[in-house]
Amino acid sequence: MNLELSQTEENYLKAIFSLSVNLSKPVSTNSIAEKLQTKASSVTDMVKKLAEKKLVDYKKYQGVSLTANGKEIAVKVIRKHRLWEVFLVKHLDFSWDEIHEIAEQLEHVKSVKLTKELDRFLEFPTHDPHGDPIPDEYGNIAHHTDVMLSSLGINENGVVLGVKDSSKSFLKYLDSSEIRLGSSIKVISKEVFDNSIQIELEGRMLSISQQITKNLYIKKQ
Amino acid sequence: MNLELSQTEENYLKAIFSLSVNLSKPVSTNSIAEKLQTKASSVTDMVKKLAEKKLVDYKKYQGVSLTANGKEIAVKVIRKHRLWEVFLVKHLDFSWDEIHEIAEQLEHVKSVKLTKELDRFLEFPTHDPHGDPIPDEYGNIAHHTDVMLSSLGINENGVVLGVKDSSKSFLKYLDSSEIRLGSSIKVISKEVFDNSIQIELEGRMLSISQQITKNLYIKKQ
DNA sequence: ACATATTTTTAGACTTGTCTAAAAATATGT
DNA sequence: ACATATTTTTAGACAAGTCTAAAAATATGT
Repeated sequence: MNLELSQTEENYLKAIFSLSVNLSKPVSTNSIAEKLQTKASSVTDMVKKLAEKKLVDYKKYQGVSLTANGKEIAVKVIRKHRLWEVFLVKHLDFSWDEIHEIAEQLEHVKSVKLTKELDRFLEFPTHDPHGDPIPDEYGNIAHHTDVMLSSLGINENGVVLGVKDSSKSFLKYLDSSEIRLGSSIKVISKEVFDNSIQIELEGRMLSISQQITKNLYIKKQ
Repeated sequence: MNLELSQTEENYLKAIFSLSVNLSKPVSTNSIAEKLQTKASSVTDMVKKLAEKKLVDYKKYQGVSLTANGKEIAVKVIRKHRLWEVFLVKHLDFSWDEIHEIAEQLEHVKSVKLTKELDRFLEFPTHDPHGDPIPDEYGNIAHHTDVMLSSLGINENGVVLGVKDSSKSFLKYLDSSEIRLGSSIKVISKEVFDNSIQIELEGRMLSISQQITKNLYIKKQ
């Protein structure tokens, strides 16, 4: 059995990890298939293979969960992904909506020293350009203590700390509205019928939909 | 037919390119197999596939050569390889004997903007840490105008500009002898029976074998 | 509880890149 | 030139990862 994992295997572990967050139950075959844009039958095959390698626990029809070992690998890949995203934005002039696809490739480069040195070079960043926490070298992840913008009351203030949805279209919308990490927001009023809100952003007034307010992590002030 | 090339396909193109340098004839199946540590039968299969994609010219039993298109791709991969090597040494504290394996992975990351921005970030380097020229964005490669150390006469001076052999063992030998790019060398004497030479290197006397003198690119002074 | 819908797994096939063993073509020596 | 050696190709097989279609298990509604 090959100890080195393929990029595909790493991607499965990452997908299972991210589906497991906020979920105490095992992850379903179908949800993995959807996440990875593949078929459930392919997932079954791969999951059997990962189970043989003791990276996941798997019982037929009962879903999948990561072992300690599998989780460790998933977190390391996520760490690399987020470090590379910081590099791309901080040093190579990429914007936050361009970096995901490239980091998906870079995250599979194998070299312990590379990750360590990249971390040092970037001055040990704690969050990626979308506000997601970067696991430390031992695999510890600071979890979001922030709230969603939608939970702010009228006249409350907050600072944007992250995005929940990091799809290209959402990020581009934020760019065009000049909403970025660190932006200060004050809630002016709320519309009851569609849950949209009026905010004051760096002196400007702005109306934003619930779709937006539910995907912005805010630190209350 | 898939337009995106696999890493394997890119590696074949790179191998054919480097075997073609200093060789006007088509490259043999066997030489490719040896270079890529694979079997001749595997090479035949792949070469047929690359020929279908018009990246190589291939006639049974007559060897392989790159088309203009194939050469362009090979050179782009080499450009990426060498840029990443510069990054690893200049910013991530790697030594020149540690970078090849990592650059072999990084060279396959696909993003035109990434290469362009990396080049700018590194301030448009012209040579990698082994002294090999970095192809420019149009694919032009400055070729070595330097000579081998073995061709220097007694009392002639030179500066080390590159290594021909970039194997780990050779690079480690050079490190331990404190021979690096930019080192000044004066030839003091030559041994006729084994072609070894005595040199003066930064004030120290050193005896080095033909194996070494034939693999160091020197600029005469 | 039981018929129906949904989810998951199995079986068999396909692609990519690899291999071994044997056949075909080319090169070499005297 | 011709027998022999070397190189290259073919044929058939295998592993990884994917797919479709059908079967098996689980979940759901009344």
